[in-house]
Amino acid sequence: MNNIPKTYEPQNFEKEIYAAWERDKLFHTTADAKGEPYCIVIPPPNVTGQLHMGHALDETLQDILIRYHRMKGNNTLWMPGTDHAGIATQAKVEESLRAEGTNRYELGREKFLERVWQWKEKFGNRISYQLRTLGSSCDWERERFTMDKGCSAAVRKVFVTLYNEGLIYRGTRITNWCPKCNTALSDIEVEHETEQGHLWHLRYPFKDGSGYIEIATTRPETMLGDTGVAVHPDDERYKNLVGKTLILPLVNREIPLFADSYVDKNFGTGAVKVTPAHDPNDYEMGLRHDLEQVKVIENNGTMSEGLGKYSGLDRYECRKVIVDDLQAGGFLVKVENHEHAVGHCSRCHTTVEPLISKQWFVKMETLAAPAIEAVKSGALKFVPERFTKIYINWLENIRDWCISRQLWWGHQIPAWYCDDCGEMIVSETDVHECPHCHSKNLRREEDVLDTWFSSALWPFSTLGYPEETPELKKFYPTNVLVTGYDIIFFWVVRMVMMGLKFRGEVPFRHVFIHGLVRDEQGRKMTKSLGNGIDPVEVIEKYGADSLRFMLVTGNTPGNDLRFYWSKVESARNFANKIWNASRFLLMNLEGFDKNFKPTQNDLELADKWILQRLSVTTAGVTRNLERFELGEAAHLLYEFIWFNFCDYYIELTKSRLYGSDEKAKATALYVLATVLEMALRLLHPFMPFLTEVIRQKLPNAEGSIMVAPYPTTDEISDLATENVEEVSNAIFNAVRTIRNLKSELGIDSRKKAALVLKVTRPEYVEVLRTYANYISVLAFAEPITFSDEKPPHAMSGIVDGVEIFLPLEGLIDTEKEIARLTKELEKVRKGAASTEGKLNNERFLSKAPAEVVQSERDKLAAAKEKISSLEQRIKQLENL
RNA sequence: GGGGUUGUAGCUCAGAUGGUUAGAGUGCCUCGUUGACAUCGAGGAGGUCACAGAUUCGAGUUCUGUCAGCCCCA
Repeated sequence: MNNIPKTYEPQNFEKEIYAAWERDKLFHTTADAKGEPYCIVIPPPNVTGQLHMGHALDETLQDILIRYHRMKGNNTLWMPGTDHAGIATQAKVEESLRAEGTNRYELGREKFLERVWQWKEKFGNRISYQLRTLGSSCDWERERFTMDKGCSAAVRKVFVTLYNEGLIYRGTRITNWCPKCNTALSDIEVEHETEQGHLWHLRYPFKDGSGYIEIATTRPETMLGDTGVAVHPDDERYKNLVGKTLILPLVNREIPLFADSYVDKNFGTGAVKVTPAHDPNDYEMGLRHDLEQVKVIENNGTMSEGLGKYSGLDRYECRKVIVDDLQAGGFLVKVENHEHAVGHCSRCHTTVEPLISKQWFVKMETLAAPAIEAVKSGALKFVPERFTKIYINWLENIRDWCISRQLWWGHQIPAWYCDDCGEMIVSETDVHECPHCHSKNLRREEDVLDTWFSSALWPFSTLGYPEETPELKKFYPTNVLVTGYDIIFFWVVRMVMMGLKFRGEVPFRHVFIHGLVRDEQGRKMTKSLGNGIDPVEVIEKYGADSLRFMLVTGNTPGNDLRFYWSKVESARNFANKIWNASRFLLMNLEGFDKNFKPTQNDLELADKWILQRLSVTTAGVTRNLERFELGEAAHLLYEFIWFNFCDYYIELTKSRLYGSDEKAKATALYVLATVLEMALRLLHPFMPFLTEVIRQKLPNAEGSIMVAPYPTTDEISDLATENVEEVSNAIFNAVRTIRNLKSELGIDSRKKAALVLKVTRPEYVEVLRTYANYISVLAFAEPITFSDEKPPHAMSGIVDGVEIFLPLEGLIDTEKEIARLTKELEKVRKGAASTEGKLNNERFLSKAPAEVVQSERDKLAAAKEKISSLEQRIKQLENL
């Protein structure tokens, strides 16, 4: 007897199985392998990061798609890799330096970078190993890193090309600056949050002594940099004051009062101070009206030199002092509470300071247009579709992308400045001599590129670009990108733009968007809340298959999901169920003949039923996989395996397995093994380990399940020909009714009870007599007798085509039974009335499709049959 | 301010193209140790599908509005 442990213990086999897959190179493919190419590039996790629930979800979805397509026969490549994550990684290393009492400036750029590389070697790739525990079937031999040689070459080539085409430029602009990270940020790296602040009303006097104008501001400290005051051109209150000169309090600078339609008449007093150097809108106004830009706040967030007592103060300290001084000078009118949006660094949450500095930008408009078109033409599709709108809307309002970062860890911008003639050289290869004046006094640009710049090239840089490799030709465009909605702007959009620009084609045909994994209370899992759950811990306790199944069920594309331990447990229980169903088969394999295959005639009703259910399930699972409804696909498998296969089919094979009819036994074993094996293959993308370990023990399977074909209905079409659903349901309905009656009578569900059946539908007579044992087995009903008489002292139940009687002399309270049946009768009558109503409606008859009308007719007929049975039965009992 | 999204059982969520008496998981109640499984089996309670209109023979599903929550953008 072939036996396996009684409970599912994933810890016993997951690691081993993964190692075997990797050893046998089952994850690996080549460009010349056969099959239609199917490729996914992994959203590269931070190289020094570790696995969190978000990754677990992202990887699980990808692995399901990948494994499905691999089994389907595609030439399937899942391209893995990691991201250098500029700011995050640099911050970690700087932190460790701080602990040693030093910093990056003391170390110097070169030494610092050595340290980061060391750090990367030490902690890097931990995440790659963690991904393995999840079962991710990535082609690890091809693993890439955004700062490896190939990716760096791609970055250089793209940068230089864009620069030469005028799509990258260097310019002095107002940009978001994080005083803590000490670098410029792009617009989307700024998170706006509503904060409770104040609105200070200030008076700025006119130069000619004709009084004051009252302005309102949320940032009084920036007044030191004011170079104008603006009102709306249509504002009657100020119309005849426009053009006058004001004296800036505390500073005594002369500034103009001008009109600009940007100003909101209804905000504050309708007059705003204008600080072009520290506010993006003021900056624009400043350009329109040729205002001076006076920088009063430095990169580190303190007030600039030359501002007297204010110099060197932190910007918020300075705010207090300025307000005090304004009050003392009689310039402060009032302070109101005011809610407003404040920008924070998405990395460190420090309040962002808009500053004017020299940065590098990518011109977005010309790149955005094809990216919009790609979606509109259908070359690129979002799943779910609603993200299309978000994507288009963002692209249509796009602004230039600030790509320079004042960091050291990253791709250093390939630009050199000649100290002698001032020439700037942008070059793919390092430059040692000025091509203009031949000077050797060259300085390389110190800034590095935004991390997302290299990520934007990921779908083609990992496939070999700038080389025209066979992989690039074969697998680009990739098929689908799987990622969270939170990085659509950061990453997806930019990959599309770069892909279209440099490959002439979208980088992927589908973008499959998922939501966030939240905690039980629906909160985001964050470090600061400490509510994160470590997937590795979950895997150690319940197995990767359980975690995967939990993550994928009960969820639809694009929606957030909550993590519940109870859901993991439920997935584990499902795994245990499969484990034990398989155990059952393995325990009964004695005499299994590999070469035996039953014919249609050998099959019992149950065999036909389960094969047909399997066929329907196979079609449903496949259809849902194709449309990215992975949760729905998983759910179908759950229902089939548990409710159909385990709850019913296995029970119905037992008499044959334990009986002496060898042919019947062989047939049952054949169907059991066939159905289980095929179900395992259907389930494999979702629960790779369990399905592999079980299938290897089955006598009717060979090789790894990973590379076995994904099931199609064709496989069983020769046996699953007959539709036995209706008669099967009649039996199962009878079973449920009997169980129900027994329970109402307080009879132990496993205690056998005698039963009388009256078959009222002629076409069921024979089949019910043949398969009466199904009812015995499933409902613990024995003996079963067939009769046209209705035993008087009995509980009764009525289903389509069959009347069921539990004769229990002495146990039956006739009055109660009449009441119960009357209640049932009322219910059926009510249903019949509503059906009749429909059928009496001529508009329904004329407009509804024929099959709907027919099904209503059938329904009514069945109800009438039931009503008549119930009425007769009640009358019979009343006459006792 | 603009856009998106959610509202279905105590809780978490499914319900393609409108068509039986709206489902699952979990929780709860009752019962059950006889040969796959107590990580289980049988039965049960529990929903005016947020609200109001409209379209339709027919609406949880489509449309409009209202209310409430969440998210993104400005």
